[in-house]
Amino acid sequence: MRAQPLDAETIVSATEEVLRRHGPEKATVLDVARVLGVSHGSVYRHFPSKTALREAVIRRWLDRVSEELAAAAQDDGLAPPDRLRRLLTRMFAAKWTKAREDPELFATFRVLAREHSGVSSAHVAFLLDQIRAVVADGIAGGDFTDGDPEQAARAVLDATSRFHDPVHAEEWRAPEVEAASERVLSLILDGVRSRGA
Amino acid sequence: MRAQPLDAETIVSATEEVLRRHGPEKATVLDVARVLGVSHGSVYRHFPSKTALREAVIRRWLDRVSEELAAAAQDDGLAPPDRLRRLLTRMFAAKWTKAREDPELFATFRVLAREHSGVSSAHVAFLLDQIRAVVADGIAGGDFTDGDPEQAARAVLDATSRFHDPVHAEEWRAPEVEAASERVLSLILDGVRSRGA
DNA sequence: TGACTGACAGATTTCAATATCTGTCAGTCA
DNA sequence: TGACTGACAGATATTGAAATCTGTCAGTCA
Repeated sequence: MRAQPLDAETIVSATEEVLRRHGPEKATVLDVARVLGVSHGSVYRHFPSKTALREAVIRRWLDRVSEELAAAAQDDGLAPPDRLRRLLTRMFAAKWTKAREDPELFATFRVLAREHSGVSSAHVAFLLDQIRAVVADGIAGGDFTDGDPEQAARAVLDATSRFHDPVHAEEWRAPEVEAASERVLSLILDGVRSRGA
Repeated sequence: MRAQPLDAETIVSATEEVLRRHGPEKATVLDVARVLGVSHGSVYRHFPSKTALREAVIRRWLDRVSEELAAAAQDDGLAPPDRLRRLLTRMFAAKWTKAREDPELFATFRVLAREHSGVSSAHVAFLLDQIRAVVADGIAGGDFTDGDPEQAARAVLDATSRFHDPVHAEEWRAPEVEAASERVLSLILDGVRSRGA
Protein backbone atom coordinates (compact mmCIF):
# COMPACT_ATOMS: atom_id res chain seq x y z
CA MET A 1 0.00 0.00 0.00
CA ARG A 2 2.88 2.40 0.82
CA ALA A 3 6.66 2.69 1.03
CA GLN A 4 8.02 0.83 4.03
CA PRO A 5 9.55 3.69 6.05
CA LEU A 6 7.04 6.52 6.12
CA ASP A 7 8.71 9.63 4.69
CA ALA A 8 7.85 13.32 4.43
CA GLU A 9 7.21 13.18 0.69
CA THR A 10 4.63 10.41 1.06
CA ILE A 11 2.88 12.35 3.81
CA VAL A 12 2.81 15.49 1.69
CA SER A 13 1.19 13.58 -1.17
CA ALA A 14 -1.43 12.07 1.11
CA THR A 15 -2.12 15.53 2.55
CA GLU A 16 -2.50 16.98 -0.94
CA GLU A 17 -5.06 14.29 -1.69
CA VAL A 18 -6.95 14.97 1.54
CA LEU A 19 -6.91 18.73 0.95
CA ARG A 20 -8.26 18.23 -2.56
CA ARG A 21 -11.04 16.03 -1.24
CA HIS A 22 -12.07 18.03 1.84
CA GLY A 23 -10.67 21.54 1.36
CA PRO A 24 -8.57 23.48 3.87
CA GLU A 25 -11.37 23.89 6.44
CA LYS A 26 -12.41 20.25 6.79
CA ALA A 27 -9.14 18.40 6.18
CA THR A 28 -7.68 16.97 9.41
CA VAL A 29 -4.38 15.29 10.16
CA LEU A 30 -6.44 12.32 11.30
CA ASP A 31 -7.72 12.10 7.70
CA VAL A 32 -4.14 12.13 6.44
CA ALA A 33 -3.13 9.37 8.85
CA ARG A 34 -6.17 7.34 7.78
CA VAL A 35 -5.17 7.62 4.09
CA LEU A 36 -1.66 6.46 5.00
CA GLY A 37 -2.89 3.70 7.26
CA VAL A 38 -0.88 4.96 10.23
CA SER A 39 -1.68 6.71 13.50
CA HIS A 40 -1.66 10.50 13.46
CA GLY A 41 1.27 10.40 15.89
CA SER A 42 3.43 9.13 13.01
CA VAL A 43 2.56 12.14 10.93
CA TYR A 44 3.74 14.36 13.78
CA ARG A 45 7.13 12.64 13.75
CA HIS A 46 7.74 14.27 10.35
CA PHE A 47 5.87 17.56 10.65
CA PRO A 48 5.69 19.69 13.80
CA SER A 49 2.15 20.93 13.15
CA LYS A 50 -0.83 20.82 10.87
CA THR A 51 0.21 24.24 9.58
CA ALA A 52 3.67 22.95 8.62
CA LEU A 53 1.99 20.13 6.71
CA ARG A 54 -0.25 22.49 4.78
CA GLU A 55 2.71 24.71 4.03
CA ALA A 56 4.71 21.78 2.67
CA VAL A 57 1.87 20.87 0.32
CA ILE A 58 1.48 24.39 -0.99
CA ARG A 59 5.22 24.95 -1.26
CA ARG A 60 5.51 21.94 -3.55
CA TRP A 61 2.42 23.00 -5.46
CA LEU A 62 3.82 26.52 -6.01
CA ASP A 63 7.21 25.14 -7.03
CA ARG A 64 5.56 23.43 -9.98
CA VAL A 65 4.08 26.78 -11.10
CA SER A 66 7.38 28.56 -10.56
CA GLU A 67 9.23 26.29 -12.96
CA GLU A 68 6.73 27.13 -15.66
CA LEU A 69 7.05 30.87 -15.02
CA ALA A 70 10.82 30.84 -14.98
CA ALA A 71 10.66 29.66 -18.59
CA ALA A 72 8.46 32.65 -19.50
CA ALA A 73 10.98 35.10 -18.05
CA GLN A 74 13.89 33.49 -19.91
CA ASP A 75 15.94 35.61 -22.27
CA ASP A 76 15.29 33.94 -25.61
CA GLY A 77 15.91 36.82 -27.96
CA LEU A 78 12.54 38.46 -27.28
CA ALA A 79 12.81 42.15 -26.35
CA PRO A 80 12.36 42.87 -22.60
CA PRO A 81 9.01 44.68 -23.03
CA ASP A 82 7.57 41.65 -24.80
CA ARG A 83 9.17 39.32 -22.29
CA LEU A 84 7.64 41.27 -19.43
CA ARG A 85 4.26 41.07 -21.09
CA ARG A 86 4.66 37.35 -21.67
CA LEU A 87 5.80 36.70 -18.11
CA LEU A 88 2.88 38.58 -16.59
CA THR A 89 0.34 37.11 -19.00
CA ARG A 90 1.47 33.60 -18.09
CA MET A 91 1.55 34.45 -14.41
CA PHE A 92 -2.07 35.60 -14.53
CA ALA A 93 -3.13 32.62 -16.64
CA ALA A 94 -1.43 30.23 -14.20
CA LYS A 95 -3.29 31.77 -11.26
CA TRP A 96 -6.63 31.82 -13.02
CA THR A 97 -6.29 28.21 -14.12
CA LYS A 98 -5.33 27.00 -10.65
CA ALA A 99 -8.19 28.93 -9.06
CA ARG A 100 -10.65 27.38 -11.50
CA GLU A 101 -9.32 23.85 -11.86
CA ASP A 102 -7.81 23.18 -8.46
CA PRO A 103 -10.12 25.16 -6.18
CA GLU A 104 -9.38 23.36 -2.90
CA LEU A 105 -5.61 23.67 -3.13
CA PHE A 106 -6.05 27.24 -4.30
CA ALA A 107 -8.26 27.87 -1.27
CA THR A 108 -5.50 26.43 0.92
CA PHE A 109 -3.04 28.81 -0.71
CA ARG A 110 -5.41 31.70 0.05
CA VAL A 111 -5.53 30.70 3.70
CA LEU A 112 -1.73 30.74 3.88
CA ALA A 113 -1.61 34.11 2.09
CA ARG A 114 -4.16 35.57 4.52
CA GLU A 115 -2.08 34.30 7.46
CA HIS A 116 1.06 35.85 5.97
CA SER A 117 2.73 32.45 5.84
CA GLY A 118 6.37 32.34 4.81
CA VAL A 119 5.34 30.12 1.91
CA SER A 120 3.25 32.80 0.28
CA SER A 121 5.77 35.55 0.91
CA ALA A 122 8.47 33.34 -0.61
CA HIS A 123 6.21 32.96 -3.61
CA VAL A 124 5.83 36.72 -3.90
CA ALA A 125 9.60 37.08 -3.58
CA PHE A 126 10.02 34.62 -6.43
CA LEU A 127 7.59 36.53 -8.66
CA LEU A 128 9.32 39.79 -7.82
CA ASP A 129 12.62 38.21 -8.72
CA GLN A 130 11.41 37.09 -12.12
CA ILE A 131 10.02 40.53 -12.90
CA ARG A 132 13.12 42.25 -11.58
CA ALA A 133 15.36 40.20 -13.88
CA VAL A 134 13.39 41.20 -16.98
CA VAL A 135 13.21 44.83 -15.87
CA ALA A 136 16.97 44.91 -15.20
CA ASP A 137 17.58 43.51 -18.70
CA GLY A 138 15.30 46.17 -20.13
CA ILE A 139 17.11 48.95 -18.33
CA ALA A 140 20.51 47.63 -19.41
CA GLY A 141 19.39 47.51 -23.03
CA GLY A 142 17.75 50.94 -22.95
CA ASP A 143 14.23 49.60 -23.45
CA PHE A 144 13.13 50.68 -19.97
CA THR A 145 13.64 53.95 -18.12
CA ASP A 146 16.62 53.95 -15.81
CA GLY A 147 15.86 53.35 -12.13
CA ASP A 148 15.95 50.77 -9.36
CA PRO A 149 14.81 47.44 -10.88
CA GLU A 150 13.72 46.21 -7.45
CA GLN A 151 11.35 49.13 -6.94
CA ALA A 152 10.13 48.97 -10.52
CA ALA A 153 9.37 45.26 -10.14
CA ARG A 154 7.49 45.98 -6.92
CA ALA A 155 5.42 48.65 -8.69
CA VAL A 156 4.62 46.28 -11.56
CA LEU A 157 3.52 43.57 -9.16
CA ASP A 158 1.41 46.05 -7.17
CA ALA A 159 -0.20 47.49 -10.29
CA THR A 160 -1.26 44.01 -11.37
CA SER A 161 -2.59 42.87 -7.97
CA ARG A 162 -6.08 42.51 -9.33
CA PHE A 163 -4.89 39.79 -11.69
CA HIS A 164 -2.68 37.70 -9.45
CA ASP A 165 -3.49 38.42 -5.80
CA PRO A 166 -5.65 35.60 -4.40
CA VAL A 167 -7.90 38.09 -2.59
CA HIS A 168 -9.24 38.92 -6.07
CA ALA A 169 -9.84 35.29 -7.07
CA GLU A 170 -13.60 35.69 -7.06
CA GLU A 171 -13.41 38.34 -9.80
CA TRP A 172 -11.43 36.03 -12.08
CA ARG A 173 -14.58 34.17 -13.06
CA ALA A 174 -15.77 37.19 -15.07
CA PRO A 175 -14.85 36.93 -18.76
CA GLU A 176 -13.82 40.62 -18.85
CA VAL A 177 -10.74 39.99 -16.68
CA GLU A 178 -8.56 38.98 -19.56
CA ALA A 179 -9.25 42.15 -21.54
CA ALA A 180 -8.85 44.21 -18.38
CA SER A 181 -5.47 42.62 -17.69
CA GLU A 182 -4.30 43.38 -21.20
CA ARG A 183 -5.26 47.03 -20.80
CA VAL A 184 -3.36 47.25 -17.52
CA LEU A 185 -0.32 45.61 -19.09
CA SER A 186 -0.36 48.17 -21.90
CA LEU A 187 -0.75 50.94 -19.36
CA ILE A 188 2.24 49.68 -17.39
CA LEU A 189 4.39 49.25 -20.46
CA ASP A 190 3.60 52.67 -21.84
CA GLY A 191 2.00 54.82 -19.15
CA VAL A 192 -0.76 57.29 -19.92
CA ARG A 193 1.55 60.14 -20.74
CA SER A 194 1.96 60.96 -24.40
CA ARG A 195 5.25 59.92 -26.01
CA GLY A 196 5.51 63.26 -27.72
CA ALA A 197 5.21 65.30 -24.51
CA MET B 1 -36.49 62.93 21.55
CA ARG B 2 -37.15 62.85 17.79
CA ALA B 3 -38.94 64.68 14.94
CA GLN B 4 -42.67 64.15 15.08
CA PRO B 5 -43.34 62.23 11.85
CA LEU B 6 -40.66 59.55 11.53
CA ASP B 7 -38.82 60.08 8.25
CA ALA B 8 -36.28 58.16 6.20
CA GLU B 9 -33.43 60.54 7.02
CA THR B 10 -33.92 60.12 10.77
CA ILE B 11 -33.95 56.35 10.36
CA VAL B 12 -30.77 56.44 8.30
CA SER B 13 -29.02 58.46 11.00
CA ALA B 14 -30.15 56.07 13.72
CA THR B 15 -28.97 53.12 11.61
CA GLU B 16 -25.60 54.77 11.08
CA GLU B 17 -25.27 55.12 14.84
CA VAL B 18 -26.26 51.50 15.42
CA LEU B 19 -23.86 50.27 12.73
CA ARG B 20 -21.03 52.28 14.30
CA ARG B 21 -21.78 50.80 17.69
CA HIS B 22 -22.36 47.17 16.74
CA GLY B 23 -20.83 46.71 13.28
CA PRO B 24 -22.54 45.18 10.24
CA GLU B 25 -22.75 41.64 11.68
CA LYS B 26 -24.44 42.45 14.98
CA ALA B 27 -26.59 45.47 14.12
CA THR B 28 -30.30 44.59 13.88
CA VAL B 29 -33.30 46.60 12.79
CA LEU B 30 -34.67 45.98 16.27
CA ASP B 31 -31.68 47.95 17.56
CA VAL B 32 -32.51 50.76 15.16
CA ALA B 33 -36.14 50.82 16.29
CA ARG B 34 -35.00 50.84 19.92
CA VAL B 35 -32.77 53.89 19.30
CA LEU B 36 -35.70 55.66 17.66
CA GLY B 37 -38.16 54.61 20.35
CA VAL B 38 -40.54 53.01 17.82
CA SER B 39 -41.49 49.48 16.87
CA HIS B 40 -39.45 47.83 14.13
CA GLY B 41 -42.63 47.74 12.00
CA SER B 42 -42.33 51.52 11.66
CA VAL B 43 -38.86 51.19 10.22
CA TYR B 44 -40.24 48.82 7.60
CA ARG B 45 -42.77 51.45 6.51
CA HIS B 46 -39.83 53.48 5.15
CA PHE B 47 -37.39 50.77 4.05
CA PRO B 48 -38.36 47.48 2.40
CA SER B 49 -35.54 45.48 4.01
CA LYS B 50 -32.57 45.54 6.29
CA THR B 51 -30.35 45.51 3.21
CA ALA B 52 -32.04 48.65 1.83
CA LEU B 53 -31.41 50.36 5.15
CA ARG B 54 -27.73 49.46 5.14
CA GLU B 55 -27.45 50.63 1.56
CA ALA B 56 -29.03 53.98 2.38
CA VAL B 57 -26.52 54.52 5.18
CA ILE B 58 -23.54 53.68 3.00
CA ARG B 59 -24.86 55.64 0.04
CA ARG B 60 -25.02 58.78 2.18
CA TRP B 61 -21.63 58.01 3.69
CA LEU B 62 -20.04 57.59 0.23
CA ASP B 63 -21.70 60.76 -1.04
CA ARG B 64 -19.78 62.73 1.54
CA VAL B 65 -16.51 61.25 0.24
CA SER B 66 -17.52 61.85 -3.38
CA GLU B 67 -17.96 65.59 -2.85
CA GLU B 68 -14.45 65.79 -1.53
CA LEU B 69 -13.03 63.84 -4.48
CA ALA B 70 -14.91 65.85 -7.08
CA ALA B 71 -12.94 68.87 -5.86
CA ALA B 72 -9.66 67.03 -6.44
CA ALA B 73 -10.58 66.24 -10.05
CA GLN B 74 -11.55 69.85 -10.76
CA ASP B 75 -9.77 71.72 -13.55
CA ASP B 76 -8.02 74.52 -11.64
CA GLY B 77 -5.15 75.23 -14.00
CA LEU B 78 -3.13 72.21 -12.88
CA ALA B 79 -1.93 70.04 -15.78
CA PRO B 80 -3.92 66.77 -16.26
CA PRO B 81 -1.05 64.49 -15.21
CA ASP B 82 -0.75 66.33 -11.91
CA ARG B 83 -4.52 66.43 -11.52
CA LEU B 84 -4.71 62.69 -12.07
CA ARG B 85 -2.03 62.15 -9.46
CA ARG B 86 -3.81 64.45 -7.03
CA LEU B 87 -7.17 62.79 -7.61
CA LEU B 88 -5.81 59.30 -7.04
CA THR B 89 -3.70 60.31 -4.07
CA ARG B 90 -6.76 61.83 -2.38
CA MET B 91 -8.88 58.87 -3.33
CA PHE B 92 -6.45 56.49 -1.63
CA ALA B 93 -6.07 58.75 1.40
CA ALA B 94 -9.86 58.98 1.77
CA LYS B 95 -10.20 55.19 1.74
CA TRP B 96 -7.32 54.64 4.14
CA THR B 97 -8.65 57.21 6.58
CA LYS B 98 -12.17 55.78 6.54
CA ALA B 99 -10.85 52.25 7.02
CA ARG B 100 -8.81 53.36 10.00
CA GLU B 101 -11.09 55.91 11.66
CA ASP B 102 -14.53 54.57 10.84
CA PRO B 103 -13.93 50.82 10.84
CA GLU B 104 -17.52 49.65 11.39
CA LEU B 105 -19.01 51.70 8.58
CA PHE B 106 -16.10 50.72 6.41
CA ALA B 107 -16.78 47.08 7.23
CA THR B 108 -20.41 47.65 6.22
CA PHE B 109 -19.20 49.09 2.92
CA ARG B 110 -17.04 45.98 2.43
CA VAL B 111 -20.05 43.75 2.96
CA LEU B 112 -21.98 45.64 0.28
CA ALA B 113 -19.01 45.48 -2.08
CA ARG B 114 -18.68 41.73 -1.56
CA GLU B 115 -22.40 41.30 -2.29
CA HIS B 116 -22.05 43.40 -5.47
CA SER B 117 -24.59 45.89 -4.17
CA GLY B 118 -25.68 48.65 -6.52
CA VAL B 119 -24.35 51.15 -4.00
CA SER B 120 -20.79 49.99 -4.36
CA SER B 121 -20.97 49.67 -8.13
CA ALA B 122 -22.39 53.19 -8.29
CA HIS B 123 -19.43 54.30 -6.23
CA VAL B 124 -17.03 52.62 -8.66
CA ALA B 125 -18.89 54.25 -11.55
CA PHE B 126 -18.41 57.62 -9.86
CA LEU B 127 -14.68 57.05 -9.39
CA LEU B 128 -14.36 55.94 -13.01
CA ASP B 129 -16.15 59.06 -14.09
CA GLN B 130 -13.82 61.34 -12.19
CA ILE B 131 -10.78 59.63 -13.65
CA ARG B 132 -12.27 59.58 -17.14
CA ALA B 133 -12.85 63.34 -17.04
CA VAL B 134 -9.22 64.06 -16.18
CA VAL B 135 -7.96 61.56 -18.74
CA ALA B 136 -10.19 63.06 -21.45
CA ASP B 137 -8.82 66.52 -20.63
CA GLY B 138 -5.31 65.13 -20.86
CA ILE B 139 -5.94 63.58 -24.24
CA ALA B 140 -7.55 66.77 -25.55
CA GLY B 141 -4.55 68.81 -24.44
CA GLY B 142 -1.99 66.35 -25.78
CA ASP B 143 -0.65 65.40 -22.34
CA PHE B 144 -1.96 61.85 -22.61
CA THR B 145 -1.74 59.34 -25.43
CA ASP B 146 -4.79 59.30 -27.67
CA GLY B 147 -7.29 56.51 -26.98
CA ASP B 148 -10.62 55.71 -25.38
CA PRO B 149 -10.78 57.67 -22.08
CA GLU B 150 -13.29 55.15 -20.70
CA GLN B 151 -10.95 52.23 -21.19
CA ALA B 152 -7.95 54.21 -19.97
CA ALA B 153 -9.84 55.17 -16.81
CA ARG B 154 -10.78 51.54 -16.25
CA ALA B 155 -7.12 50.51 -16.62
CA VAL B 156 -6.01 53.19 -14.15
CA LEU B 157 -8.60 52.09 -11.61
CA ASP B 158 -7.63 48.44 -12.06
CA ALA B 159 -3.93 49.15 -11.77
CA THR B 160 -4.52 50.93 -8.45
CA SER B 161 -6.85 48.29 -6.96
CA ARG B 162 -4.43 47.53 -4.18
CA PHE B 163 -4.82 51.08 -2.88
CA HIS B 164 -8.55 51.60 -3.08
CA ASP B 165 -10.31 48.23 -3.31
CA PRO B 166 -11.74 47.33 0.12
CA VAL B 167 -10.57 43.71 -0.24
CA HIS B 168 -7.07 45.11 0.36
CA ALA B 169 -8.04 47.12 3.44
CA GLU B 170 -6.01 44.94 5.77
CA GLU B 171 -2.78 45.82 3.93
CA TRP B 172 -3.40 49.54 4.37
CA ARG B 173 -2.18 49.38 7.96
CA ALA B 174 1.40 48.84 6.77
CA PRO B 175 3.38 52.09 6.58
CA GLU B 176 4.90 51.07 3.23
CA VAL B 177 1.59 51.44 1.39
CA GLU B 178 1.99 55.13 0.82
CA ALA B 179 5.38 54.77 -0.84
CA ALA B 180 4.10 51.78 -2.84
CA SER B 181 1.13 53.81 -4.08
CA GLU B 182 3.41 56.62 -5.19
CA ARG B 183 5.57 54.21 -7.17
CA VAL B 184 2.50 52.76 -8.88
CA LEU B 185 1.22 56.25 -9.70
CA SER B 186 4.55 57.11 -11.31
CA LEU B 187 4.46 53.85 -13.22
CA ILE B 188 0.98 54.58 -14.52
CA LEU B 189 1.83 58.13 -15.48
CA ASP B 190 5.00 57.19 -17.31
CA GLY B 191 5.07 53.45 -17.94
CA VAL B 192 8.26 51.41 -17.74
CA ARG B 193 9.24 51.99 -21.32
CA SER B 194 12.01 54.47 -21.95
CA ARG B 195 10.91 57.83 -23.39
CA GLY B 196 13.77 57.73 -25.86
CA ALA B 197 12.82 54.33 -27.28
C1' DT C 1 17.09 1.32 18.77
C1' DG C 2 14.07 3.94 16.55
C1' DA C 3 9.69 3.90 13.90
C1' DC C 4 5.33 3.63 15.43
C1' DT C 5 1.09 3.52 18.52
C1' DG C 6 -2.63 5.07 21.26
C1' DA C 7 -4.13 7.37 25.47
C1' DC C 8 -4.41 11.85 27.02
C1' DA C 9 -5.23 17.18 27.97
C1' DG C 10 -6.73 21.11 26.15
C1' DA C 11 -8.57 23.46 22.07
C1' DT C 12 -11.86 23.53 18.49
C1' DT C 13 -15.92 21.97 16.06
C1' DT C 14 -20.50 20.07 15.67
C1' DC C 15 -25.18 19.69 16.79
C1' DA C 16 -29.64 20.42 18.45
C1' DA C 17 -32.44 23.09 21.36
C1' DT C 18 -33.57 27.75 22.30
C1' DA C 19 -33.71 32.53 21.48
C1' DT C 20 -33.67 36.31 18.50
C1' DC C 21 -34.39 38.49 14.23
C1' DT C 22 -36.66 39.70 9.63
C1' DG C 23 -40.44 40.90 7.16
C1' DT C 24 -45.75 40.95 6.99
C1' DC C 25 -50.06 42.53 8.14
C1' DA C 26 -54.47 43.03 10.57
C1' DG C 27 -55.68 46.04 13.86
C1' DT C 28 -55.27 50.44 17.06
C1' DC C 29 -55.62 55.20 17.89
C1' DA C 30 -55.00 60.17 17.41
C1' DT D 1 -57.05 58.38 7.47
C1' DG D 2 -52.64 57.14 7.83
C1' DA D 3 -48.72 56.67 11.07
C1' DC D 4 -47.83 53.29 14.12
C1' DT D 5 -48.03 48.83 16.92
C1' DG D 6 -47.34 44.16 18.10
C1' DA D 7 -48.31 39.32 17.16
C1' DC D 8 -46.87 36.07 14.00
C1' DA D 9 -44.30 32.60 10.64
C1' DG D 10 -40.20 31.38 8.92
C1' DA D 11 -35.23 32.28 8.80
C1' DT D 12 -31.07 33.03 11.33
C1' DA D 13 -28.13 33.28 15.37
C1' DT D 14 -26.74 31.83 19.98
C1' DT D 15 -25.68 28.59 23.38
C1' DG D 16 -23.96 24.81 25.90
C1' DA D 17 -23.13 19.90 25.91
C1' DA D 18 -21.00 16.25 23.27
C1' DA D 19 -17.83 14.91 19.76
C1' DT D 20 -13.74 15.51 17.36
C1' DC D 21 -9.30 17.31 16.63
C1' DT D 22 -4.37 18.86 17.68
C1' DG D 23 -0.20 18.10 19.62
C1' DT D 24 2.52 15.35 23.31
C1' DC D 25 4.65 11.53 25.07
C1' DA D 26 5.36 7.20 27.62
C1' DG D 27 5.32 2.82 26.09
C1' DT D 28 5.35 -1.19 22.42
C1' DC D 29 7.51 -4.04 19.17
C1' DA D 30 10.28 -5.60 15.26
